[in-house]
Amino acid sequence: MARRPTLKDISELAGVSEMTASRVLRGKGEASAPTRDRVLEAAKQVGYVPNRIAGSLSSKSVDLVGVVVPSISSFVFAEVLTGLSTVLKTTAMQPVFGVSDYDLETEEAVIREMLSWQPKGLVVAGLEHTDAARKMMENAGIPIVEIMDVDGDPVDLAVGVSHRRAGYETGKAILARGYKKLGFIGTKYPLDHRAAKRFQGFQQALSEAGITLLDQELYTGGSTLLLGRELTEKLLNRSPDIEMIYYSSDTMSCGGLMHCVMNDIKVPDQLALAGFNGLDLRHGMPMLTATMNAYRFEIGKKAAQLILEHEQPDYRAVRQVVEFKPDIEFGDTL
Amino acid sequence: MARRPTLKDISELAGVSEMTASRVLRGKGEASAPTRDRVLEAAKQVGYVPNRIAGSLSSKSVDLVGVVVPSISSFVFAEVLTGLSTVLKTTAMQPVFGVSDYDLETEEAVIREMLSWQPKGLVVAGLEHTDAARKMMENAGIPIVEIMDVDGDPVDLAVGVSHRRAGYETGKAILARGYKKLGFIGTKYPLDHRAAKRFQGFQQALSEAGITLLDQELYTGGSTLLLGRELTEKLLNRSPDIEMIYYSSDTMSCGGLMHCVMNDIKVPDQLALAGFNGLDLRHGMPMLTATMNAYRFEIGKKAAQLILEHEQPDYRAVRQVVEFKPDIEFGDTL
DNA sequence: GAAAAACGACATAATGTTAGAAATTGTTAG
DNA sequence: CTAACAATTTCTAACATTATGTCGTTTTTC
Repeated sequence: MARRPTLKDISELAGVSEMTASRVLRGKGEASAPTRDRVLEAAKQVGYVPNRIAGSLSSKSVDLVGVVVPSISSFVFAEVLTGLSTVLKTTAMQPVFGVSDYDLETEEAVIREMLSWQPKGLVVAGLEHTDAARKMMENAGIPIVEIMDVDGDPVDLAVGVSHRRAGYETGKAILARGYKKLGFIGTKYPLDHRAAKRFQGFQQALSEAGITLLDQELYTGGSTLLLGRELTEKLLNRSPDIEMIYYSSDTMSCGGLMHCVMNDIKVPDQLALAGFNGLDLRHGMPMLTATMNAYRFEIGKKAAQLILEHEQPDYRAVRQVVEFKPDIEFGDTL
Repeated sequence: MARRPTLKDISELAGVSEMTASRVLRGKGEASAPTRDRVLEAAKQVGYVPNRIAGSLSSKSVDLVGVVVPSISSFVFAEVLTGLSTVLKTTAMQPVFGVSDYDLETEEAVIREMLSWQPKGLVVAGLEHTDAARKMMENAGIPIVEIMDVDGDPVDLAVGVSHRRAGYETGKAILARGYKKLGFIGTKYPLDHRAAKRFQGFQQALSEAGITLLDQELYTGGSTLLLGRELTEKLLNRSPDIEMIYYSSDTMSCGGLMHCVMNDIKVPDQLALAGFNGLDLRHGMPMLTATMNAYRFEIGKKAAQLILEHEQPDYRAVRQVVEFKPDIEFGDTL
């Protein structure tokens, strides 16, 4: 048996029409008990696996939700995907993941690929896209949910936090605690727009208080504990006066904490630390680092719910924004 | 324009047949320059996105590779997926991910769903599946790659490490260093077969040396730093004699290290630690914990390569096993 | 200058399934 | 025994695309 069995094989084996076999196997419509049994028996016997491609073409509907994220090896997006899966697995929908590698051209290609499967909805990280990608999404006729960020102009639906506000409020909280000699460690990814927005907000809080950043370290690529340790050391060597460091990620601030633990730097007395994301990792550390929850899991869930709510044949963009407003969690390091 | 534009719309707009439009857009076959331009112009004008469903049905080929893993929120699988993506993105293939949540029934459903899209290949974590899932994969007529594990009987291709051997060799190395009072901290996931195999191998090494495990702590659910800290404390309180703890995951052993750092337990003199996976996280810690690399990234890459190599119309299982043989990395904690 | 080859575009058929309409069968009441 | 009705099954026509073969034209070759 080289060829995969089709409905036709089953219908011949069971002595019914293809249509009847199709209906029995999908559990749609009525079928007499003996017919049903014969069809199911035949399907089992030949090991039938339905051809969803043909089915989708015929019924003009696909139970897929496309999801495009910059990376899967980062906790941040892994948790968003988990949130999405949690909701979708209670329905017939299936998520299909694509990875853009923080590159807008790649993202455009992935979005095109996704849309070519005619999904019921599309979830995309961020608000920044190529013009072509944006146009495709506008014309897709399905709910588009841009996640993680709300600082910008969404194509349709958006769920996320304001990173500008997050940076701003963290800055205010830090200043309110009296810290004046501040350092920053963050990505210079030209395309990690969210980290950039946090930094902008942070800077704004500082400039409103008439304070300028003492020093900063920028890096490209992923955040790791080791990098956090190393850059903290570098920054402190160069600017020993720094009282407080704001990191664009918890992974980095935990790395900074490691540096302090290893070098007997008293936290927060000698050096205070704050990060972003609300990563679980923090809870294993000797001290709980200050952070702001990015609501990753909730964003994933909400995005899935929005798609389910809005899913309908002739969909038109509704332009609704769901904003989560994170509070700063001081932990033990501020 | 409610309806999505189709080839027909383009062909009418450009004044050619659908077939010509199709060939121009796919870049297959010859077309005169003016014809090509008109078609491309028309496609751009209406914002044409090809319907991959119809295309796949017609051409009987889909450029998808199905990937089924137990979890995406774990670094272990995230890195495998990254390896897969790295290779696939150099081709026209696209990975489609499914998550089984460490449940074989769920896995069966996900595999059926995957196969119903007629992918070019399927990558599945582990060698343990329901009978039905196994049968489906045997009959799929596409390369099936079971990854991570090689201790068992693969359906077709397999890429991974021997977890039994990993546990065994770690055990031998620990004993060779003279440790006798040993503890174990690992999952009791009934379905984390790989962790169970490591433990079996570890136990075998011990029993060959006539040594019995002094004490152990088992847990369910994911591994976290905090849990590693807590269970280490619990184990040490109950059995203060323990000289060395073997953890089923690096995340947990790093948590154990955190406990030691916080309680001034000298590592490795008072307590030695070893884990598994070769996680990057280890490098940020105050000491480098002992581990064994699980070749996650390499496994992902190799799995993708195997699929690409074996992809052909009338595929029959070749039953080939690729085993990576990890060496123990002693780090500073053994 | 004629035959052969290459080119460009098209028409037809096929892919496996499902929606919707039509047909068949069975059942019940009169 | 038949009409009416419901239950079950079948038939027909999509669905949007691509493979294949064909048919005029043009270009090349001898």
